Amino acid sequence: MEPAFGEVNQLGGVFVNGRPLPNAIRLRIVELAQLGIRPCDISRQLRVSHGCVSKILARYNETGSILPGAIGGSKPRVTTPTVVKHIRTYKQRDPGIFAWEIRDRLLADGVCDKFNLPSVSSISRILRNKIGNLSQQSQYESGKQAPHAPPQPTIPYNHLYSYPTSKVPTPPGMPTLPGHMAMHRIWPSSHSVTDILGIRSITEQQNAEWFAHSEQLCHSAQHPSLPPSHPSVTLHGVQRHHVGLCDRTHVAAGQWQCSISPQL
DNA sequence: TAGGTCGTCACGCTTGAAGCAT
DNA sequence: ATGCTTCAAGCGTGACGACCTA
Repeated sequence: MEPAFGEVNQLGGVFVNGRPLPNAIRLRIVELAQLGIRPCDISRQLRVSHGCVSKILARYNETGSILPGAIGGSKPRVTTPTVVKHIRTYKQRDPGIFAWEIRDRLLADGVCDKFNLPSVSSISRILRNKIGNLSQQSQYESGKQAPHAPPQPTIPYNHLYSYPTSKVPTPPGMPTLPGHMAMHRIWPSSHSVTDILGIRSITEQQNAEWFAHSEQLCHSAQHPSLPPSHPSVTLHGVQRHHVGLCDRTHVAAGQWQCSISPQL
C-alpha cells in the first residue's frame, strides 16, 4: 500500500493531516514571534496556516511549551494510577493471584466501586504491561539495582509525546521550556512527519531561507529594539544569541538541535 | 472603505488506551 | 490471550467574522 505523503496547504507548505508539525517548525514559530515578527508573516514564511500559528503561539503563551499534546488514548476511566498501585500491591503480596481475585479485592477494599471497577481483561493487561516485569524489578530492587539495564524513567501519565528513549525526557516538575524541550528530541519514530513526507531536504532548504528571510524581517519588522545583526533573544528564560538562534549546522527538520544554554 | 491581521471554530484526520469479542 | 472496535484526545487546515490601519 502506498503511504500518503502528506498534503499541501494553501501556502504551499507540506503537512500531514492529523499529525503535529515538526518541533523544528513549532520552535521557529515561537522564535519568530519572539523576534517581533507578526503571526501573519510567520504563517507565510513558514507556510503554516494562520490558525495553526495562532494556536501554537497561544499554547506557548499559556503553557510555555511548544510541544504538541499527547495524541490518542483516552482518559483513564478505570485504571487510574491508584488502581494500578493497588493491583501492584496485590500482585506483590500474592504473585499467584488471579485477575478476577484482584478485581474482587479492589471492590472489597473500596478502591473501586461497581462503576469504575476494571474488567478482568483490563487487569490482565495491567499485569502484563505495567506489572509484568514486577518479579524482575523486585530482583533488581532487592539486589540494590543491577549494574546494567537501568530502569526506564517513569513516564508521567498523560505525558506528551513519547520520544525515542535515547533522548532525554523532560524531568517531572521541570517546565517544558524551549531550551529543555530541546530539540535534542527527534520526531516520533516512523511517524516522523519529515520522514513520512520525505521533506527533510525541503525543510533544510526552507530553514536556510528562513534564516536569511528572518534576518530581513528583523530589519523590516517593527522591532527597532532588536539589533539586526546579533539579537539576543530570550525564550522563557532561555537566552540565545545570533540571528539564527540555532546553529545552522544543527538545523534539520525533525532533528533540530539547538545550542541553547539556559541562563541561570 | 478596502485590505490586512488576528482569534476562533468546524472539519477531517491520526492516534492509542480501554473495553469487548473470539 | 489475542485481536478488533470504540471512544476520546490532539492535530493542522481552511473559513469566518471582528478588529485595526492607511
